[in-house]
Amino acid sequence: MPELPEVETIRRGLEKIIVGKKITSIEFDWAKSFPNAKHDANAFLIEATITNVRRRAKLLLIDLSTNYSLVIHLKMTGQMVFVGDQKRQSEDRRSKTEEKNLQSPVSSLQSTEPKVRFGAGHPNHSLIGKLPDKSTRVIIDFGDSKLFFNDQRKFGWMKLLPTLEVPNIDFFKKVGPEPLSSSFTAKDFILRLKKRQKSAIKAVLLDQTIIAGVGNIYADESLFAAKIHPDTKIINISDTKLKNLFNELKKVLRLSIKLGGSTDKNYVDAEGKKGSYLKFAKVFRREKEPCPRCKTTIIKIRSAGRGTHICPSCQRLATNF
DNA sequence: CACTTGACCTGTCCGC
DNA sequence: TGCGGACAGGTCAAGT
Repeated sequence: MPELPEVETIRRGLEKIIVGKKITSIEFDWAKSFPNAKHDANAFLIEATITNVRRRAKLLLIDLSTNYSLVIHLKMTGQMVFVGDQKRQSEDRRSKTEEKNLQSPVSSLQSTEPKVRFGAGHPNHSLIGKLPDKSTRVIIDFGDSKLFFNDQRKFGWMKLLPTLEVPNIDFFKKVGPEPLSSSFTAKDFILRLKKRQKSAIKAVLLDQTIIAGVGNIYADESLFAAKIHPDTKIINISDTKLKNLFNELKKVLRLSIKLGGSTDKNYVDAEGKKGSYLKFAKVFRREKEPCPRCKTTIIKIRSAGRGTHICPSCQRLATNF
């Protein structure tokens, strides 16, 4: 479920915590989670220092001093969780004289208690217990701290690629523009949507080759805000409504980033904390509740093959505008 | 070519 | 209480 705001939240967290750290070892338990680890890990991962953390669409990119990058897709249940002492790390970075950690290497099976934790009941209390747990697929060890790639459903993956080749992977060659980029205008948005005139609007919003980063949650929320039924064909939506949808989509994405993303079940940020956007969601997972605009009961339907939440009064299926 | 469905997985929830 | 089946939803591949 990590969509653009969730991946961006993780990116911001990791940027603060792991840039400047040196990888001492890597472990992984599930080959499909890290398909090319064996091949390249020793040469380009071990002893590499993290130089940058980027995001494109729903993918996370961790750049390394070896001119390789870790490309990570969290798919539905992936998590990137840092465990260790953050403060000491940033001090180390500032001093630049990288102190060699001479402590004995921590056993991979030894559980590590997250340092950043909130008590149960706190709105942002951690979902994470001791790590590793049975969803842990990859452990990136920095000697004095660790980064865990957890993925309950094993759909996610991590690949090691030369940084210069990252833009050439199939996904990046096809993926559409970033919706929050300042150079992406309402005009661009409308033109891209109109490439799929006969398709339902929700299917188009979810199509990563049209726009990057939108998934089920923000498709439902933005369509509700713009009062468009998800099954409406693009050809039947006026430019004014599409422009409005563009603005509402950006609003929803920005608000969610501000709130640390949406946690339904699995999503947590780089410190293991939940996001709180869903508390403010108007329709997503709110079937049987009253519409905040007109009090009509929100219903759950199926659109573009996904569970879809709408207000049947505010979002009527238009056959023409 | 456009669109839908199935596969990839595991955990949870519902009904019997 | 146990068990089967539906469901969750990002992306690619296969099918209609």
